[in-house]
Amino acid sequence: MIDPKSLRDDFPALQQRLQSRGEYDLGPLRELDQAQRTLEQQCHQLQARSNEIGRLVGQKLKARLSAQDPDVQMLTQEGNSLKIQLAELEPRLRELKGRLEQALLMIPNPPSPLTPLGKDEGDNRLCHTWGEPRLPDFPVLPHWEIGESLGLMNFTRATRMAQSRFVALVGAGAALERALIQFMLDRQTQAGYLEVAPPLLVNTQALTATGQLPKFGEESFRCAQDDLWLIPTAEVPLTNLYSGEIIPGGSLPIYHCAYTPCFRREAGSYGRDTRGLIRLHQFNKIELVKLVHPQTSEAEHQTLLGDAEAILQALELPYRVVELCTGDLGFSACRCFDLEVWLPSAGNYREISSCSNFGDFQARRGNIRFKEPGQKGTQFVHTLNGSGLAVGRTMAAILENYQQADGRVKLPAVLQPYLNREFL
RNA sequence: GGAGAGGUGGCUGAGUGGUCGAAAGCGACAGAUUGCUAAUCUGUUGUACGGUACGAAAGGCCGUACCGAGGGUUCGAAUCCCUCCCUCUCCGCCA
Repeated sequence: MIDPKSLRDDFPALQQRLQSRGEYDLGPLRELDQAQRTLEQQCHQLQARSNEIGRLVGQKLKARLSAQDPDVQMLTQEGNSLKIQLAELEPRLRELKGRLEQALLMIPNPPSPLTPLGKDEGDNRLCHTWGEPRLPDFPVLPHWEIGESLGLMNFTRATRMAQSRFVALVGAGAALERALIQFMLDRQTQAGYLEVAPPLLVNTQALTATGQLPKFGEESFRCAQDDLWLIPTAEVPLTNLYSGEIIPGGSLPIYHCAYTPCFRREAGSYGRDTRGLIRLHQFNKIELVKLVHPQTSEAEHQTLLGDAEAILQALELPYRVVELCTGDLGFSACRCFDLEVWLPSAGNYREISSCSNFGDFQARRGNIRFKEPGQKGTQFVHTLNGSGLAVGRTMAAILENYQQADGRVKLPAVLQPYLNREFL
């Protein structure tokens, strides 16, 4: 959520930063904020007098005046008239407040000044590449063909019991997934992230805090009967671990990692990536989340990116880093780097991790604050997160990059100890 | 699912209609003091929003809201009434 004060103090700058994402007219919002505050002041004044009357009546009754005393009568009458006025104003105030709140929740995060300006994907900035894209001299198979021919995965049966965009991993396929999870968690906990096994179902408030709601409800699976949602990413439970809390300043920064399945409805992506592990309704991911002091969030973002990159490097998978431009930025992010892994069958790079800085955007929505020791007041933390990494896409990248002329797949050296074998 | 208990400030816990934002204790912070790894004494100690003829500023002052959430009764609600949520205990079921 944006700072409502910036609507008043910093309006032109705010408007301009938001417009770098696309079209946003904040004018109506500013008027709403103005109207709300005027009305609120009116109510406060009436309430103040009403409180005073309450106090006076109390004093008089204590001084053994009877309730029928003219003084008391006059006060209670005034109190009654105030009550009538408030009964009219308060519902209007509540309504305005609700509308303002809803409108604020729909405003995306203004991009960081560091984010390159641009309209869409085409304007993203290539930061650097790592490793040499492989193009073997034998016919390259897509990972789902490799996977099915080696008996690692089965799409037909998974689809029969569930829906399209589901997979059942089998035998060494399931073991490889598990090994990757273990490997990634080992690395990230060594890098200083405290592992959490969070709830996979969360409430509406949690999804609102991280920004998936109210705008993107159709992207998540909802259990209507209990008003709970399947998490689309562990970002949601990890960030919400501290919602509503005031963290002692000395406890920052906080680093968490988690392995969780993620669930996405993929509404609106019909026909895209219909085969393979790239776009499933259920997939596994290791997520990294940081809660940090605002002054350090830029530096923390870079090290977070490095922690995600380290996994690809350890697996010796070629990749590149792309910084998203203002027009391509996710709703909640103010700055974002994507890691894209080389996929030989596509002859292209494919997103495997997204490392975002959210500034105080999520912290405001989730009310996550910290208090500097010795200082008055509280501040919102900055939140960051990144995939470290998406497991299914990593598996796809391994199968394709490590396929051999004889149809087998050689395992990356760091994974061999986890699976006790060299080839799949 | 059945029966019961309960949700108060960082924590424990008092408070059943009238200056209660809330006693007390603990903790924390600041100062004082004692020759001893700590004790004692004193003081301070929630959050948010708004206003401001104060202040260079930090801040001060004024107001409003918050005792699980939302309604209601009343001149006045932590306290009474209604609805909802959550937690705990016992029983049942169950990985």
